[in-house]
Amino acid sequence: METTHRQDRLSTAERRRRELLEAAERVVLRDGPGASMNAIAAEAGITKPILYRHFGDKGGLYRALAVRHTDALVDSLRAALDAPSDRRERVEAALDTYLAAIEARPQVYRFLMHPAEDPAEDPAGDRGFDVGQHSAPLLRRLGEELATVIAERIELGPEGEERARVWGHGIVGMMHAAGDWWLRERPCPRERLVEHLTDLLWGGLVTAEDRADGPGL
Amino acid sequence: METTHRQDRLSTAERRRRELLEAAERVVLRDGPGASMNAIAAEAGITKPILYRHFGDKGGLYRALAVRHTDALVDSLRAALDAPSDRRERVEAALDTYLAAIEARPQVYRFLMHPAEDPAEDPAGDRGFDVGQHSAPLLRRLGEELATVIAERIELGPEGEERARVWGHGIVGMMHAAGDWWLRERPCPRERLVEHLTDLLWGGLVTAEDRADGPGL
DNA sequence: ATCCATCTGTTACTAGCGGTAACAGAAATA
DNA sequence: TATTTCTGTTACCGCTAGTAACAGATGGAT
Repeated sequence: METTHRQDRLSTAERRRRELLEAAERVVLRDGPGASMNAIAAEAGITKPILYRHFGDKGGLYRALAVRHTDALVDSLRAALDAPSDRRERVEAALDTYLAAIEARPQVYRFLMHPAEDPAEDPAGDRGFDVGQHSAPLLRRLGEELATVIAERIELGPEGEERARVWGHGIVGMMHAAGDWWLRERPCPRERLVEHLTDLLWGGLVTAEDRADGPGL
Repeated sequence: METTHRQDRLSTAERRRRELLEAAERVVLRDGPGASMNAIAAEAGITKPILYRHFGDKGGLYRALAVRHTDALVDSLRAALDAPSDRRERVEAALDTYLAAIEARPQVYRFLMHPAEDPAEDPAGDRGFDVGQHSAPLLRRLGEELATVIAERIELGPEGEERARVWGHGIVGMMHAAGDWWLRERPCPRERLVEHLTDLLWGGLVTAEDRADGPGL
């Protein structure tokens, strides 16, 4: 039967694809973002051309990996924003969700965001899993998602759409940059970072006083 | 005389270095961030080993290029924050300065921030000017600079230092992500982007009303 | 049974990359 | 004049992403 045949083909192909993705993930978690296609193929117990037949190129493999994690993260964030509490608590929950995610799996985060770590750590070659600025797709997607949530739920008057998108991308960028810095330096516990960021979003810059000395801001 | 000799040596070496940097900049502006060491050497009219004698490795050449631009940008931002006006106007000026800079020289900006563009645009090889996530150094530096300005000028109570650093990195991240998105999509004139971002920092999230429909935020 | 198409997998290669060793000539020093 | 030092080259290494070409297996159609 043709349909059965087709279905079997697709099924085995998909199972293969899953295996390859899992192997790739293992290698990326072990070797960092500089994992090479050769290494991934070896880990999967096959050779390069198969990898290329399944994913086209290195970027395709990356994207397949990234989509999984990004989907999971987006789901968590949506859940946090759907919690039954007031606005500030929801924002705190969303920030905390993101930060908890990158704290829990920093290797995954680094892979998604940072093509290659410190160049000094990878002297043999940074020509690894670069694939053209990964972070942009992930960050842009998060920004767009947040923008739609904002536009759906908050009344922003005329140009509200535009405003929502600016805010979405801006807030995501704030979260990302602060999280990146915090993950590197770990200057304080997570809840305090969340608090500081929420305060900033809640108009901290307006209410704070100038220092007595200094030129003021 | 020995001193003269030394001085001449240093002088010629430094002039050479400048020439090489300018050649590198030309190539980067022409070929995008994927410029190769070979191409840069060719543009400078010499061969690779000379490049490596001057800059050590690709990362060294990148850093030399990046420091120039970053210095200039930091100076502009400091100037904007020193203007004699109220706080909101200063923040607007700083945002506008940054956005005007990336608008005026987007290639430079992309080079500083994005190791390789869309992978599909660079099929021949993305193993170009990656050098381990450029953006981090630049963004981290901007974040730290802003943090010190905030800490110097605003009274933030206990843990003010920590708060200032979180805010510094957060605001820089917001500016960067929003600017990156805006530069790609150009959905509105610059001044309106500045206005939206300032509104966000000025507590826009607090004062906005829930929409009548929808679950609210 | 046989032919044909298709899928899976391999080996062996290309072109280009970052980076370096080894050498050749010029210039200043002794 | 002999020697060091600087500038520059050619020719290479090991690595990468990506591909062409081929070798069996599998399964339906005649």
